Amino acid sequence: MQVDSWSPPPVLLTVDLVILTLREGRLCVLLVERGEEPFQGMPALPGGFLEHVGESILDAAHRELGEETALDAGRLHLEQLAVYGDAGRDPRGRVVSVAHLAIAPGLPEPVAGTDAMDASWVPVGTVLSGQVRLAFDHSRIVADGIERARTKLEFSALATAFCGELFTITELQQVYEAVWGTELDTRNFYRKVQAVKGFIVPAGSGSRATGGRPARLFRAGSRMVLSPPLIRPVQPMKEEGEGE
Amino acid sequence: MQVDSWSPPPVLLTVDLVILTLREGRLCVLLVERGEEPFQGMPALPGGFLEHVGESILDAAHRELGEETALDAGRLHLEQLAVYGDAGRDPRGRVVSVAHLAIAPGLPEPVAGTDAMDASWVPVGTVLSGQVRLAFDHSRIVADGIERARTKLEFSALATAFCGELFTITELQQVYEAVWGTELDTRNFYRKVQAVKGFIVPAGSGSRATGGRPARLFRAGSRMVLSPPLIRPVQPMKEEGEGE
DNA sequence: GAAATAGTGTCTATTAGACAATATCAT
DNA sequence: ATGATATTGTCTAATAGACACTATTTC
Repeated sequence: MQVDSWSPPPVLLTVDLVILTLREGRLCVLLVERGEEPFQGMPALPGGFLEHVGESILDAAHRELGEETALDAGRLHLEQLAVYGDAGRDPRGRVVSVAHLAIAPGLPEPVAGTDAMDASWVPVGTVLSGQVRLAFDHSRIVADGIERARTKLEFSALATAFCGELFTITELQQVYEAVWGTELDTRNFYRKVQAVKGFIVPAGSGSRATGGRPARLFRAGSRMVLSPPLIRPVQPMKEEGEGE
Repeated sequence: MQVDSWSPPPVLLTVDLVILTLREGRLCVLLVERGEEPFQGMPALPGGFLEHVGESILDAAHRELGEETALDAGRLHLEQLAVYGDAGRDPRGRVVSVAHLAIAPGLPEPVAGTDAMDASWVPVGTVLSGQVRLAFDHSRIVADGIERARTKLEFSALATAFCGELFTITELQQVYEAVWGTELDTRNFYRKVQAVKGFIVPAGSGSRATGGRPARLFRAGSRMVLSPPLIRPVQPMKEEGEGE
């Protein structure tokens, strides 16, 4: 199977971003309108090709993230999601996309003044339900990214990435409720998050008024792995009789 | 930032496999000895370049898996692990590797008669401890793969992939113990695995004698997600005092 | 019978969830 | 005071872990 003169087919590598944030209590994903073929005019994930030989994939992801969010990309959560490389996913040829998941605290406007003028925050429900169709296989990538976020909320401190540097426990709860699409008991949530040592730590002095008793402020702790985890409430499922 | 004449730098795509199995109660990974430069003579993960334009990444992984294990690749567990694409990881140029995690039931001999003559099963401890150095960044990939397997054992039915089609609960327990590197209470394990509906289902008639009371046989059920999960025992950690 | 492995039962400390009660603010 | 939100406390059912016990085989 080894041929001396054979050389492997090169591919083009892109980096795509599933950037999630909370806006008005809803989980939203950042989409851009494609300015060129293929799929011109359709919504798509922000992303692009590697800029030069030698640019690392992570660097490229950071670069794109900075371009789209106009935030200090260093402070945002960014992780690799998966690779999408089926032949035929891109009509231009063999294009392999390394998808990333990014989490941002609620950003004021649908992206300020950067490259992506046509960017907008879209509630994830409209993508998951198929109500909005995305270019390429980006609908699937979004679904995978959301599922990843939902799972990581259980076992990691990812939720704090949706919040600003300082946040209240109620705000943190809203993150969980929005991402999971469930309601949680405020009082039990309170105890649970504080029972995980190093998840959130009191931010000394501050407090935040909201019309009732002012809430204490916290910041993210150093622990990334939650133990015990915050298990996502499950709609109880029927037993699965499986024949003998 | 858009230049019309600009075109993205192509990269070479490889598929690498972390193939795990159990041999004599120990978790082992399949390594091959590199026959050519770079890193000639060093152990490395099995893998290779895409064979032709149009071959999907998953297909390539299946192909490599079949070549190395000489088993019906369709029955083996195979999933994408991560992408490793740092510049400089491969002296031949810009080579991006899509690493996969594969799980195989205990294979008789260090690989029968296929491409990989120099393949051998190596206990993971020798890799994790740095005792054996691998080519490229493969040591890190192995570590990532093992960590993935350890985590997935908790929340998915992955453990059954280490077993043959029929297995006893004790065999399943040995999978958990080997992968996690812990000891588990046989009796509690018994109840727990059977409490997860659809994880394992009785295989009707059979039983297996081992010198004591014959064990009943089970096969993998259809449920892939374990709820409740089998939480890996943790060495209790100290509280993490963090500022104010 | 003894030795070995498989499988069941039971007890207890811990935990998760429901929800009552109290605290602290704005008006 | 009233309304609103934050925070603490308590009760209870379910669970996880420890471990005694019974069952079924080989020798």
